[in-house]
Formats: sequence, C-alpha cells, structure tokens
Amino acid sequence: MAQDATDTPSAPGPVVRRATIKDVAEMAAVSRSTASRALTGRGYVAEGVRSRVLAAAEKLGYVPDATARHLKQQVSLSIGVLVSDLRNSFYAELAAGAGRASREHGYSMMLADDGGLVDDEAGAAEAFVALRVAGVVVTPVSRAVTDYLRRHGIPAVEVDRQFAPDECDAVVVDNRAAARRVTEQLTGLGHRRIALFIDETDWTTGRDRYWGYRAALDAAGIQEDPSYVVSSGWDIETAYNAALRLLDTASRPTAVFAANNVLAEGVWRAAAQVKLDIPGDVSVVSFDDVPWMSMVTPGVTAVAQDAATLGSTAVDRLLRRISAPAEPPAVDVIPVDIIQRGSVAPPRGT
Amino acid sequence: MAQDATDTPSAPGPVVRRATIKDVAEMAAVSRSTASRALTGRGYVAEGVRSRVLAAAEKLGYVPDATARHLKQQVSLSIGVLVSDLRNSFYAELAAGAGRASREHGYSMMLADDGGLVDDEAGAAEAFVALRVAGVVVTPVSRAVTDYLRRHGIPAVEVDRQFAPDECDAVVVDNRAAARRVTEQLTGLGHRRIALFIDETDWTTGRDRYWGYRAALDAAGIQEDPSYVVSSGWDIETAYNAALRLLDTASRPTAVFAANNVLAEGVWRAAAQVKLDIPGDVSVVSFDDVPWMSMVTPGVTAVAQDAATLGSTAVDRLLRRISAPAEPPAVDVIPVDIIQRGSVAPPRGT
DNA sequence: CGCCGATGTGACATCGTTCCCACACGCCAT
DNA sequence: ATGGCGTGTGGGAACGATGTCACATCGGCG
Repeated sequence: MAQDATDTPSAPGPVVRRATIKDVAEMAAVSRSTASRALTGRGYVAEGVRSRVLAAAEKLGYVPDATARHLKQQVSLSIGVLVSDLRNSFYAELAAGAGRASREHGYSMMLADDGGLVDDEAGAAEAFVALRVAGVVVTPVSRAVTDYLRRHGIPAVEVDRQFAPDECDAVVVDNRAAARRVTEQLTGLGHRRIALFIDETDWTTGRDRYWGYRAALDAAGIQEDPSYVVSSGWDIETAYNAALRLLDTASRPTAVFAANNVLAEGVWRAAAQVKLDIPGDVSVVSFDDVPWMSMVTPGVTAVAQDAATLGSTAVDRLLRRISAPAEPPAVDVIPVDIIQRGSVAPPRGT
Repeated sequence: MAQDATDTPSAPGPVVRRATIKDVAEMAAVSRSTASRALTGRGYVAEGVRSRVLAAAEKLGYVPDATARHLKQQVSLSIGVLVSDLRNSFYAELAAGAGRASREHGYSMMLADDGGLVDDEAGAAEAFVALRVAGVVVTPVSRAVTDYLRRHGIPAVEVDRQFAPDECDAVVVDNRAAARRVTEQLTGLGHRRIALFIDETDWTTGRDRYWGYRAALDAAGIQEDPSYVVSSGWDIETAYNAALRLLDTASRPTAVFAANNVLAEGVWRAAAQVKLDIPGDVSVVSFDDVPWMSMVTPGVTAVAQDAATLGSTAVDRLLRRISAPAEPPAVDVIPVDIIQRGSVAPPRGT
C-alpha cells in the first residue's frame, strides 16, 4: 500500500529523445543561433563551423521540427486537399496529381475525404484551419467551405465543381462544351430519344452538363422529354434502379448520356441486367473516363477529364495565389478528350 | 531615392489577423491561462467566466493552432499514411479506410504516395518525421522506412506488405492460403497448365502468393513448369506483353492466376487482343478485386481483399500502439473472400 | 481569531525554431 | 587614436498554447 510507483519508475523512460537543434549546437560547440544559420543557410557562418554543425546534425539524425518552424515563421509547408470520395477513381487520380505537385514544390499533403457530405466538409475545413495549412484544394459540395476558409485567411482553390466563381480561384473543365459535343455525336448519328442521367441539374457541373445536353438537343431540333432526364443522385444503386425502369419500357431511349462515372456504372449494369445490346439496342456515352470503361466490351465512349492534371494544376494555382494574394481570382480550364470506343452506333432502323 | 517603403507602407497589411487565445482572453477580460482552461475544460473556471470566454471565442472565430499545441504538448494529432500508388484502387480504398478511421479518432491524415520507389518512400518518411506525426501507416517497399521511423521514435504499422515481421505491427491478409484456395479451385476443375503472373517471388506478398500457388500444384501432383511463372514487375504494359507471348502459343496455359489487379488487367487485355474466349479457352482468376472485374463479361473470379478494412484496421492498431508502446508487435490478419464470377470453367475437353 | 480547504485566477516558464540585435574581432582609412 | 566596415558569433525575444505554481478570496470550524 505504501509502495509508490513514482519511487521506483519501472518504465525505462523515453528511450529515444529526439535530437533538437540545441543538441546539435552543443555537439558542435556553438550556439543555437549559429547552428540554425548553418543548417538553414541564412546569415554568416564560417566554413569550418558550418561543416562541424552539419556533421553533428548528421550524426544525431537531426530532422528539424516542422511544427516549431511553422510556429515561428508563421508559414506552413502543408497544403490541404479535400475530395468527395477517394474510392471514386476520379477523385483518387485528382488527389494523386495534387500530391505529386505538392511534393514537387516541397509541400506535404493533408488529405481528407468528405463523402460528399456538407457536415464532413465543414469538419475537414476546420481541421485544415487548426493545422494552419498554407492553402486548400477542394472539390466543394457547398459554398460554405471556401467562405469559411477565406474568413480564416486561408487561400483555397475549387476544382471540378465551382461554387464561388468570383471570389475564388478554380480549376475546371468546360463541362458544357464537352457535354454538348458528346451529345451532338449522338444526334449526329440520328438518335432522337436520348436520355440523360445526372446527379442534379442546378449546380456547377450538373447544371453545365445539363445545359450542354440541352444545347445539343436544341441544335438538332429535338424537343426535350423530361422523362428522359433522370436526376438520380450520387449512388450507383439509385442510378441502377432508375436505369432499369427506363430501359425496360417500349419507349426506351436509343441512347444514354451518363453525366459521371458512377451513373455510367449504374446504367451499364442495368443494361446488362435487361440484356440490352450495346450499342445495338442502346448507345452509351459517359462523362469521366475510368478504368473499367476500357476493359468492358464494347468499350464506353467517354469524355476523359485528366483528373491528375486537374489536381496538379489546382496546386500550382494555389501556390501562385499564396505568393500573390492580391491578384484577382483566376480560372484554369483544362481541356478534355472524347475517347471513342465501341458503345456508340446509329439507332436501329437507320 | 530617399523615399523609403517603410515610411509609407503601401500594402494594406494583414487584412485578417487570425485570432489567438490572447485575443479571446482580452475580449473576455481574463488572462490567457483562464481562457485556456475555459476552452480546454481542464482546471477550475467559474461558470460565468467560462461562458464569457466561449462567447468571445465564438465571436472571434477562434480556432486553436494545432501546431502550437503540438509543440507545447509534444503530442501530435496527425498520422501519416504512405501508399504505393493512389491511382490503383486497392491503395485508394486503403487510404480511404485509413482516413475515415483517423478522423473518427480525431486525427488528421497526411497522405503521400511513393510510386513504389524506395527513394520517394524515404523522402516521404522524412517529411513525416519533420511533421512529427503521431504514427505512420505504410505499404512498404523496403525495410528502410520502418527502421528509419523507429530510429526517430515514430510508431509504424505495415499494411499489405510486411518487411519487419518481428519488430513492427502489421495488418495483412493470409496471402498464401488465399492463393492456394484460388489455385486449388483451378486444379479441382482439372486444370494442369496453370500460369502465374506475379510481380516478384522473393518478398512478402509475392513470395506468399507464389507459395500458395505452389502448394496447390503440389497437392494436385502437378510439376511446376517455370515457363508458366511470369515475374512481370509492376506495370500493365509488361504484363500485357508477357501475356501476349504466353497466350499466343500452342502450349498456352488453360488457366491464369494473376497475383494482383495490375497484372490481371494486362492478362485480360492480352486475352482480348488474341481473341481468346474466357473462360472457354482460358480461365482467369485474380488477386485483388477491383471495380472493372465486376463490370466485364464474364466477371473475373477474384480474391477480394477489403482494402478499406486493411486501412482502418491499420490505423486502429497504430493508435493502440501509441497508447501502449511497450507491448510486443502484433499482426492482424484480415479475412478475404473469393468472389466467384464467370471467368472460371473446366479446361476444354474435360 | 486564526486556520483550513475549496474554489478561482493570473504570472510565468516552456516546447523547438528562427532571427533581430548587440557585440567582438581584424583591417583599413582617416 | 578613432571610426567604419566586413565578417562572424551568441543572447534572447518571439511564435501560440498549456500547465505549474503561487496567490486571492470566501465560508466554516475549532
């Protein structure tokens, strides 16, 4: 009972104490200031002293504490990247591109994934503020993120989706033009009943892709049939069920434009389920080229966004913003390709 | 010439000065210490004072600086995650799982991607040390990472591949048993000429999967034919070319086991190229289930590792290690599923 | 009346780094 | 001699948050 753990500390204590600049300085028999100058290369240091300090640092395995440096300098070398869903290869590629670009410029990447939820998005943004990242690249799901970040003085770049066009840098593709081109390919082949599967039609990418689709229909003199515009949200299951219903009717469309890769997957599975031949019974085109589209037979004709380039360009833009905070907001538009594969043909009977 | 920028500072200066705890304290008319107690909930604070402080913090949009807190407390709330290739959906899922688990425990995730290169792996590890992360989850490509991290007192968990079995926690699957089961399925159907496509056969996952394959052959009384074991590295192109050569011969195998999803893709493309019917001419099984395998026709029978669970389990284990540094290293083995699809059939003529 | 514990609060040192400044030399020009 | 410069070094104050410690106040009890 009287025995007290504090009398005989059984734990061996901190086995490794991380070397600090003080340890380096002592080993090199100089002051902390001189050691710092030798290591950072700022200010005068005699050549002999410099090499002594460097040798000591090497010997001790000294790695400067980035958090302490940040605290002192009020400059961070991390950037935050916030995407909707890492499991979607579009976002994974985007993150990979952002990570590569960050590293090339000496930054580390803090990555978060908000599952497309506004609440999680806000939580991630707060974590980024707490960590005092140098800036944030985000595929936003609301306007709130960039507003919040701006209020805290953290520059942000919107990628893919754009909610604050006039106040925030952005990196996007020309969704409208691409959607129009790919839809015109269908009208050009004689399709008149063209369905659009889309997440929603009011915001950013969804709105623009919808407009592009409409523009192509208008140009071909086709009246829009609202029952062919399916807003089926963000998950495969919903798209699959909606596609099942639509494709299993007499008045089914002769072509389907899926406005992103998730919806395309739902459509593809549904078509397989009801045993429709692609492209014989129905042509399919997609926005977002992901790996499976080139693996299936026939391959899926798709608008290929270079997601990695979106990510790396966003980081480049962010770093430019950091070095020139006062410039007016800029938007980079990344070109897209339409990859022709076998999923498109003229409608039957033409 | 005599004009001096410091006389008339033209820049508007820091437009937003981030609120610090000092600002909060002043607004609430208390000392920094009291404000800290009120905000962290440690120590005595009168109820009235507490609410005054909280109101001030709210009003100022105060977000505590995680780097400063870390510096003082010498405890970090970030964990590092290092994967080989974010573009590979296996790693992307793993990262997503790790990110989710981190966030659930209040940690942020620093993510890096080393492209499978030992040099980049070392660079990323150094960045993690500099940032003083609480721990690291890594899909290692060499033993060096975990050694390096240990030397700096940072706990690490190896996932997927395991290089330091006795010194480091790990989260893996039973590669050998899974490879054996899936190969036995082929021998059970009467296949005798079974090719193995594999990255390499000397280390960790490659070695274990190779052993599993061998064990299944041995059990079926099949002599291994070295020309059927193709070590084709880590890229699709190489695997594709190797598969082309192997499949386009008279003595081609009747079944192929691809030991990861990249190799499976190469094999799949090659089979399509030489117009082999799957499973009629050749059966195909894969290690790693990725999205395209369920999209193609026939679907690819595959060993499905739950990558997200690998990632989240690794984070759980890491956090347990952080709270109990002295315990002996532990290994979690995550169960796998074999997903039966249509790519497997008995060899022709049986 | 003096002492106690319970309840609150503020001063100050600290974490690891940087960097401003003071200072110390040696050398040259006044 | 004195001043000034170029070169080199160390002292010490930040950065923002935390936590130890001393102290202040109050009510109650011996």
